[in-house]
Amino acid sequence: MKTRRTQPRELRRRQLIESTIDSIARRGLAETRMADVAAGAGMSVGIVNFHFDSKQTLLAETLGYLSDEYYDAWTRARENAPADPLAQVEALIGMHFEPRICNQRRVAAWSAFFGEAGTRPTYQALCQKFDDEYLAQLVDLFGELIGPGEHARRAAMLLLALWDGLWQNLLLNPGGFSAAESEAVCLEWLHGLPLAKSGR
Amino acid sequence: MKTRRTQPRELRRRQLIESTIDSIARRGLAETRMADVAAGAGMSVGIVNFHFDSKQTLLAETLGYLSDEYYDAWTRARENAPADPLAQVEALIGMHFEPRICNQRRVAAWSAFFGEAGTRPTYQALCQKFDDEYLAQLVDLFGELIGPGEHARRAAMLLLALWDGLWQNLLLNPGGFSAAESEAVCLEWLHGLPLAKSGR
DNA sequence: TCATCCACTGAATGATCGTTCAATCAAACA
DNA sequence: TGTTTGATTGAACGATCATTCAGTGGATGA
Repeated sequence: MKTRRTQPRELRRRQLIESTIDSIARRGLAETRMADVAAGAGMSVGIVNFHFDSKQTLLAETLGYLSDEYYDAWTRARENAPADPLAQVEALIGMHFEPRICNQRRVAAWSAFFGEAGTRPTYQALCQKFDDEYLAQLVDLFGELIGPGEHARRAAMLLLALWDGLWQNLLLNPGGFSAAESEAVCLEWLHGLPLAKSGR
Repeated sequence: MKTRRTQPRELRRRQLIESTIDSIARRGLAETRMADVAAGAGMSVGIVNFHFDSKQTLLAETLGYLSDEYYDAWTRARENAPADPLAQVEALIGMHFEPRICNQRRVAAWSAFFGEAGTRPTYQALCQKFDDEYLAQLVDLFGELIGPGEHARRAAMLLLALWDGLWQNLLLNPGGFSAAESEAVCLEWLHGLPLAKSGR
């Protein structure tokens, strides 16, 4: 059996990735050291290079981990909501501000990677991995809500940008608006849209 | 007279700051080297430490330079627009997507600093320097447009977040939505607001 | 023309950090 | 219990970079 080798390996990798997120949130991406990551996981300096090819690989896999986690949360939010398009969008808005996804550690890490993504093809690809799909899903939902066409496309674009901007704001102004207020901003916008006949 | 010393000094400092923005836009903040900045300005390696105390000082002053430039653009946009609140907001929206402010170099630099601002008090302070004022001005404008209170506050918050998010999107999806489309998204939102009696 | 003053140069320095690897340890199996 | 296998350690290494500073050059004023 390979339990001994493979199982601990995956466990360690996850621990190290979580420790990387911690370090990015506490010290920033630029100040994150291999030694910090190892110490954060309670291990010695050489461990990261044993489980990951290099620091770059570790960081890329950390971003991929966050990206997959976000994708899961998105998918599950839709699955657990009524099939009605308004309820679907409301569920997605709610998901963006629930503590499991929208917490200081996660948002700080996302923001740090975004800041470097403009000049790093690897990060850019990972950030965009599901973007087309998110956009397409929202365009469909808004098509049902306010009718298909350019308006639906713009509504989808607005909501995606709004999530990014509100997350950024939560991070930079910790004493400012709360997650609850940010969610209220999204919902107020949604409920102010000129719904087509068949809404709710 | 001190012309010889002080005048070239300020000129060099500005050249080095512009070269820093170039380097951040091309290589990223993490990959920006003192040697890159000097070479970009056509000078030798030691020059940056001659005009700035350290790399950290150079980067902080670069962010301050961007912040002041943005403040000027904001102020001038309002000055050059009719006093009417709707026209004022439209002018601010237009300013956010005109090439002088919304170009790849500037937006890439902003985004890079934002990514590090969460963990660097110096950057955070510079990013937030005028934030309270921007918010207050928008709350006033929306107070006139849709009536004062929580709704005006949320509209102001939404627009600020939207600008951030749309800029981020322009940077990460260069082949996606254009600046013109981003502006259209803002304007469409603005014109869909339930205006108070005295609008326009 | 000479002296002075600085902006500027770039080789040298030293600190920081990612990476390597020989040695150690511990779990699983015979 | 002894053996094997692979995870883990951490000291040492080497590369990269910010920073320094003794020296250069050229402009200014006498």
